[in-house]
Amino acid sequence: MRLFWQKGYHATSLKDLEATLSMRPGSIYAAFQSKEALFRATLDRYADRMETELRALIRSSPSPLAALQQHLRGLANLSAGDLPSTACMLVKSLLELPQAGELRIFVIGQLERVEAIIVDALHRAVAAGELDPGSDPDRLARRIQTYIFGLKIQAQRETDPQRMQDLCVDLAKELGNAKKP
Amino acid sequence: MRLFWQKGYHATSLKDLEATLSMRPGSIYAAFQSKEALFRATLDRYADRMETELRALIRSSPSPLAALQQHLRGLANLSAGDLPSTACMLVKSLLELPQAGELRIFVIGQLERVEAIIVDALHRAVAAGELDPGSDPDRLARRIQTYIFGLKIQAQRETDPQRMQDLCVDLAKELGNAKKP
DNA sequence: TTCTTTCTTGAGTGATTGCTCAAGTATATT
DNA sequence: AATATACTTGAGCAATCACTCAAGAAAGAA
Repeated sequence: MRLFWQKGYHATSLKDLEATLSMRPGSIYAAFQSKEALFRATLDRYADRMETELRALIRSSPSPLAALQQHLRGLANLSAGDLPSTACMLVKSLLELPQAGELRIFVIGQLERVEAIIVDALHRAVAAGELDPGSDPDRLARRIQTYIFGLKIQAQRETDPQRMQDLCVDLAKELGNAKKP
Repeated sequence: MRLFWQKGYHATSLKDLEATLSMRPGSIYAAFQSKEALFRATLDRYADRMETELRALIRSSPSPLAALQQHLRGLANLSAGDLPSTACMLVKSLLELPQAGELRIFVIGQLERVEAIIVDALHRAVAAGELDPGSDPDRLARRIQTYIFGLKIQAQRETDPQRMQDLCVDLAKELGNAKKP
């Protein structure tokens, strides 16, 4: 997963996979059926973990909206060192995969599942009286995910931690504007 | 350029280039020196056009901030049909290219040039009294570029035009909050 | 132990990758 | 018309691609 995440699907060769998995081609094809199937499995794993983390974060806070703000601010600490890539593997794949492909539909589905978690959190924010009952959770969720996409891409090129921090704080504040007055 | 923009660097083979350029390998390598050099040339062309368009848009409006808002709203009309990709070719390349690579530095440079145009527009907005003199054009420009990055990625998966429109409107409004009261 | 089943091995498959170059064709110069 | 210069051609290069499979090793069952 980390290998595909870092290098992308096309740039990852079976030689790379052999070395990383410490498996010979035969075993790889016995365990998974193809490079594409293996890639699909890693996408699944990645999305699962992302969902788990996001759900945990939201559950950890009494205020769903505050949790989402915290998540945005947390993106400031994406350093190039520890993770395979600061970019979201799903977004990377979305951009890399052919428009017509079936794998792409798979990725879009994963992104929708993540979005659904945000929508869910916002519904609870409405229930908790954090958000105006007239607000549109779906619409706001798309905006939040747009922020996340953008931030993770900025993290790919921004070297100055302070600037990244400022950016995340700015976007988190914007989200705060949605709060009930 | 359109071919690389659509398929990405790795997924574009010389066979593809031969067919699209109507040139045989020898001519391609006589005109450009390598696949990578050709790709670099297309990145340059892409960035140049992007800069030209952006500058024209900003110059066309008496209000730089309104022009940027208009640009954001205009991203709602990115349809998958006419363009090779709704995503920014620079962002696509940034995500695809290896972290250490020299090509990646090239792409980052292009993104900074585009950012500089936005910064310039914001400086003029300050001069025109649209923005508070105390505001930070660099910081705001990064936020705007983050919006653009995010929106163009959303355009890759969002099929509903109304939702895309709403999203763009929302982000344009956020930018409007920066206006001097 | 002996037999069966499961997993691993790595040389080797044909196809495709980016790329070269001697030979050929067009264009320009004299 | 004859020569020189510029551009194009496409067969073919070594390297790599994703992938296969007969043979062997390991593990489990009897």
